[in-house]
Amino acid sequence: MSNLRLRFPPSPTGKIHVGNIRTALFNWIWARKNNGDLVLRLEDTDAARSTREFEDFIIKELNWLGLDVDEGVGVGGDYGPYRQSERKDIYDKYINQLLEDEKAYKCYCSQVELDKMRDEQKEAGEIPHYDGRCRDAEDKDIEDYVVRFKMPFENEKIVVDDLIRGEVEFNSEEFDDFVIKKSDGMATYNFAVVIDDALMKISQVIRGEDHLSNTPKQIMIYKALGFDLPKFAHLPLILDENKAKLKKRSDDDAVYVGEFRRKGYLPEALFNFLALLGWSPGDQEEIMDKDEIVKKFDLTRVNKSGAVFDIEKLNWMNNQYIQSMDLNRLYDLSIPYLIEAGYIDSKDDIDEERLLKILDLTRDGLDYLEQLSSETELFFTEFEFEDIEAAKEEINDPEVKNVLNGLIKELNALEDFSSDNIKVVFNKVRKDTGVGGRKFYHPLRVALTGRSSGPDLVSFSEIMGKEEIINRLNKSLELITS
RNA sequence: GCCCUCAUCGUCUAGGGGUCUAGGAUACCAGGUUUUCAUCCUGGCGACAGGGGUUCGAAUCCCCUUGAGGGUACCA
Repeated sequence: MSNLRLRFPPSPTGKIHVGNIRTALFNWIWARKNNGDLVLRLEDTDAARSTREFEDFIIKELNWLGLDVDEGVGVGGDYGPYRQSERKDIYDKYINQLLEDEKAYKCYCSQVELDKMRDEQKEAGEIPHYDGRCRDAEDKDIEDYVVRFKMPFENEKIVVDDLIRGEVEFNSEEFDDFVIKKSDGMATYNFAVVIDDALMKISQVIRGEDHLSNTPKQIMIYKALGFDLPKFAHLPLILDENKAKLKKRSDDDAVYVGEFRRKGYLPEALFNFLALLGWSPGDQEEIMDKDEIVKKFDLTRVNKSGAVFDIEKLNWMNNQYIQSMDLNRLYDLSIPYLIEAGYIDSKDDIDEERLLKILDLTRDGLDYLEQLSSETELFFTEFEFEDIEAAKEEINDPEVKNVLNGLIKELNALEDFSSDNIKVVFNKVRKDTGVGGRKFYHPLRVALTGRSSGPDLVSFSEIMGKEEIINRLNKSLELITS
């Protein structure tokens, strides 16, 4: 029985993006692989920006990707509460302890005073930092104060022992007396995260590299309180196309998990893709399901350098999943997109057999399900020529005319309008007219669909039915006789 | 500014001193699949940031430079 305990602690101050959820994903994989527990904790100490709505988003996306948690918000557990906003008393207890031990102190400096201090330091060519002026201040009877953590006078080496990066050294003198309790009474992130991880018995802290530089501060708190240190693992960041860290509250919708869900990316494809961002199994396999990934995953094989999120490759991967997925599942998933496109009114208003054929025929051209709108348009809208002049030019040719007339005659004679039979007819007419290859198919495509590109014409014809196909052939012929 | 991290094809990556004239994937290009586009198949283009060491030998180890990213908040 393993006692590995991991956590995913998002802050509900924005929609969750692929960078955040990749951290959740690695934690989840590692937890599952080692039979450990994954805790979901909400870091909502930023009262001004945290909302319940964002909280719901996070849980929704986690569920969608299949990242179930063992403990925490929405699940419960023995180490709650799991929202930092509900743990204020706990933080206060430890802050008071530090205050009593004189490892922390109240600071009455105003924002104005702090700004002034930093400006002066900059002008004097110094590094801006809090100078500790309130360290020995008398306790004042005013509520407007913050609590600062006392960094040691003597420089001390602080070593972060990182599972991915090895030992990373810092000097304590590089840090000033940082705030652990804000003037609104709430603990700051760097303090709360330590208390929670320690009290929740988290054994490994797997998080983004953006937290690496703050880890020494947290280690100082662990030590001041006598807590055992967890193991750390700092993951490489996922970068945007400009190679910058993905931001919460980004202007670019494209990075949000909800946006991928909405556009019709499959959760298993996004899971697969994200797992490969910063990790590689070392073999040549790329398409892997969750079980395989869990089986092959190892924290020691995680990369150190940041990875650009490449939508092109995700598209390819999602397409692979769409091509190989169960057709009935594709059917179910496609309904909302077809309704959205206005092709069907409701779930009940469908020729099931026909739709299955359409989906099977068009699925290989789909990067994501939202493209169903354009990929299946042909089957749901009135026949019309995309470019009537170009169509005329294409069809106005004696040989093409022969082909179309021949097809009308032969197709009319078909009793069973199946793709096999249609194929036979196509071949026969090609032979009879002596028109083959693209000279045969391209004008025919225009004649049947009004467009110059689209799905396989044999299957297309079967789906559209005899009457419609004959109609279209006639219409196309009229185009050049009128 | 200071601190930390990182550095292989455009992108994701394999590679951990000789098997590397650097492998795979994606993207792109070309040809093929007696059907344009697409799918699929085959082939092609394309990288060890630079400079010093160490070594018989370095993409691999060390140092410097450069570049990129992160942190340095009463955000998380």
